[in-house]
Amino acid sequence: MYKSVFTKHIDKRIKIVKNKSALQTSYLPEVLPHRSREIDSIATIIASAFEGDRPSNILIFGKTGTGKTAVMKFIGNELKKEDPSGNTCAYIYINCEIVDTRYSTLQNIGNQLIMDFEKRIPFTGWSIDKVYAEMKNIIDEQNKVFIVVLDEVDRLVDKSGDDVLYHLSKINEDLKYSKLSLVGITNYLKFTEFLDPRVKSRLGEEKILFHPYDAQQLGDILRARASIAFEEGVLEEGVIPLCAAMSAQEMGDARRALNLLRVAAEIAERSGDTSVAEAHVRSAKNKIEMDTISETVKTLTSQSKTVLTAIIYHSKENKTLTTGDVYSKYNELCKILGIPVLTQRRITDLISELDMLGIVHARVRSFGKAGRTKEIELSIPQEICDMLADDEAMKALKTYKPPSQTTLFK
DNA sequence: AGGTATTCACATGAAACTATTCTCTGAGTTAGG
DNA sequence: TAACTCAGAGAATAGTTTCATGTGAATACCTGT
Repeated sequence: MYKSVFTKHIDKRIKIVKNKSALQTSYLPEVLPHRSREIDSIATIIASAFEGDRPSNILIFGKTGTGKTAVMKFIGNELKKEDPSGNTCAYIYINCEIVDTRYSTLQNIGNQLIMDFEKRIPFTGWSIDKVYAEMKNIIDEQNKVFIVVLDEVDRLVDKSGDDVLYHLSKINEDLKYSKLSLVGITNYLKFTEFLDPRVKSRLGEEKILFHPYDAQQLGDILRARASIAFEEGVLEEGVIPLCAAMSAQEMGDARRALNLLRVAAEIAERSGDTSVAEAHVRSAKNKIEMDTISETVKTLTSQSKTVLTAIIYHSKENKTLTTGDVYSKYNELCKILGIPVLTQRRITDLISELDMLGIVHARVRSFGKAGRTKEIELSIPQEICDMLADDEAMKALKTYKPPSQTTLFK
């Protein structure tokens, strides 16, 4: 019998995860631990939709991984349970991270309500006014209360301004039969500061703040998910508390906590262990950190990569590294790579960006008569440096041989 | 000794320039009446 | 004639350069003791 390359891995693998999807961030559990208060307060506001009134607009604040989206999706499901035929109330969810232009937002709302494929609003071609008018007609025709959830509204405002919000929050004045209320979700606490005052007051009729989970609450969430995801007794004693504690330190992000647990389980599975131990969690944390760094490094522009390479070259000799050092090395590298050389002004900014990303550590220091400059240190592990050396953009450096004595470093 | 002036090597800011992408408009095209 | 397409104008945006000004502290230079 033919065996594929996977066979031996599959056979060997001891399954300790029975339902992986429960650990995925997209998974929506049936109960949301520690969020009943938030759910309740949203529900009381939205409940008026069933009496035919327009619920107040709601603005939900909270850091990432505090369950904002999960709660709203949960509410969406509950709405459908309460009103299975969908005659009195409709729930529309829009993720503004994906749908982030004025046009696409309106188009998306409209199209979620049109069943007939032929009549759909095309994704290009119409003027915004026309899309708005069409969407308004569709909404009014259906004669019900619409709950429009705009997830990550800050993205929408960032990219396209608050026009859409202005129109959407004012749409009720134009509607004869239907009613529409908005639920904005944002993780930016100062979001409203940048809004047009009219939008601000309309949108923020009700405000709800989601606090980060503490270690204990994270533990409860993890336990709930773990009981679905894992076989009995697969997790060792301290695993969940450790995951919870680690994630609580990082702003109480439930998403990360789940991620950590999932990766730990994967590591355990791959190394053929029958249970998940604390050591697995630790290496999972390490792996996740590594992955995010390597991801950010990979997605840098080739200019930034060149600057970073210049820093790496220099950091091999351990004297303090200044902007001037980096710039001269950078100049050299640009010539070898055949890419345009940017000014020093720009390079200082690029170095600051690398600093913000946590790839290097730069601080401004005065060396007296030797001037005032940035002191730059590399803060990524060697493996990442090696990875960068293999990068497509840096390939020319590998084959490059300096024309004899040009070795700047001894 | 104590004070202040100088000096270095950039940092930091603002404005201007450029290239690219997004939006909108209006002319041309199409299809239906 | 209304609806639709699509090219090109114009606006918005991101990335960069140019120009101007600012900065912290070691060091040089005074000044009066």
